Amino acid sequence: MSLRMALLTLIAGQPRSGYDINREFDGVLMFVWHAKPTQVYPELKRLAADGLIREQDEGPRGRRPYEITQEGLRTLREWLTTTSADHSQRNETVLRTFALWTVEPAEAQAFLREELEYHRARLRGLRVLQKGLDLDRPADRAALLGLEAGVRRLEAAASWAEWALGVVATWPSTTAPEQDTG
Amino acid sequence: MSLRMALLTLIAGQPRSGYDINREFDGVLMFVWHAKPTQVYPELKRLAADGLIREQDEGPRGRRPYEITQEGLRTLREWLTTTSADHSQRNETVLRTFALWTVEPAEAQAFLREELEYHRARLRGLRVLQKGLDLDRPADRAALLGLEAGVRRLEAAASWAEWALGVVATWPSTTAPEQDTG
DNA sequence: AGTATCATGTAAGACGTTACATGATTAC
DNA sequence: GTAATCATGTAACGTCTTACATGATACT
Repeated sequence: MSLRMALLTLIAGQPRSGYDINREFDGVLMFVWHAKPTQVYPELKRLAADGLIREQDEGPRGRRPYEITQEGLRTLREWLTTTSADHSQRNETVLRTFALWTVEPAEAQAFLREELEYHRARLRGLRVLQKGLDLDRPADRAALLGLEAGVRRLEAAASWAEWALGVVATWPSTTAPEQDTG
Repeated sequence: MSLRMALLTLIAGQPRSGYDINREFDGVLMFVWHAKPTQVYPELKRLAADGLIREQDEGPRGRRPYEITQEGLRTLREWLTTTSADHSQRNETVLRTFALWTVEPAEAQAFLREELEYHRARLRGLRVLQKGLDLDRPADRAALLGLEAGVRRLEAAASWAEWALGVVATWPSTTAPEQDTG
């Protein structure tokens, strides 16, 4: 259900094609929502068939931009005001962290260093995007909040990885043989 | 694929039944990984059939605890050391934030207040769990890092929600009629 | 005796990914 | 002219959720 809402949110902000949306899912929105092109295109057709978005005139290179309809906007508002957010998440970095005691401290540190670099790089990207917003546009004012959530999360993740590197440095080697379990 | 790894991670830490795992997914691990009982039970059967975990003696009330095998531990280590974490995420709170300009500021604030309360409540829960860890156990040492990641993320989310409430207070009402799009 | 919790499952359908396919335009 | 990028899709398969089903034990 929320893929529909993600598409409506993007198209409500400004008219976009499937291709535009796929680029957003690979970039800015990677920490918010994501979907593959093969899921996006059929869903856009369905949204158009349901009257929540409307195809604009075909652009260059077979480009098909969509704009939101009144009913689409109404649906988006209803979702926001009458339902609660689902807070369950899947975060592979933290999942791997829970299993980190099974590998050598050196390997655990390699993993944490990789995460640290990743989060730092993303952080720089988000800050650039945030500066490019036009705060006279209502959709960009909301995007400022969304990107700020990303910035703060990435800062937290980076400082966590730094802290964790220090902690893992104090772990003993896992060379002690386990009891026979296999 | 990662559900398998989540189950292996939990069972590697200590023997657990499907019921135990479901409780973790509803509690501590909600911000890490989650799955419904209907997905967990069949996956445990498959892991056992593949020799990565092994059923222990049946406990009270038809309880079936599993323990990890040598091959399961080897598989877990290989996953950690030879593959990279997938960083794509789905976060409904931030998704909704990007659409927040479509509703009245008062409604946006109600949403942010709800998020703030939610994150604060969860934070208290995680801190209690963190204090209950036994740092002589390797699995608990890794769990300390995992829970700390959660604590820092929740702190970041709560302080973001507070900041966002202040920003939204400066937004003008959305009563201005939009151009005819439907 | 009745309710809550413990404990495990099956079947159908919705959602998401991987593999494959096609053609137009732009840059070198 | 050839490679990269733009742009949209279909089919098969795997993952996840919803609805439904069952029975044992503990608490009041």
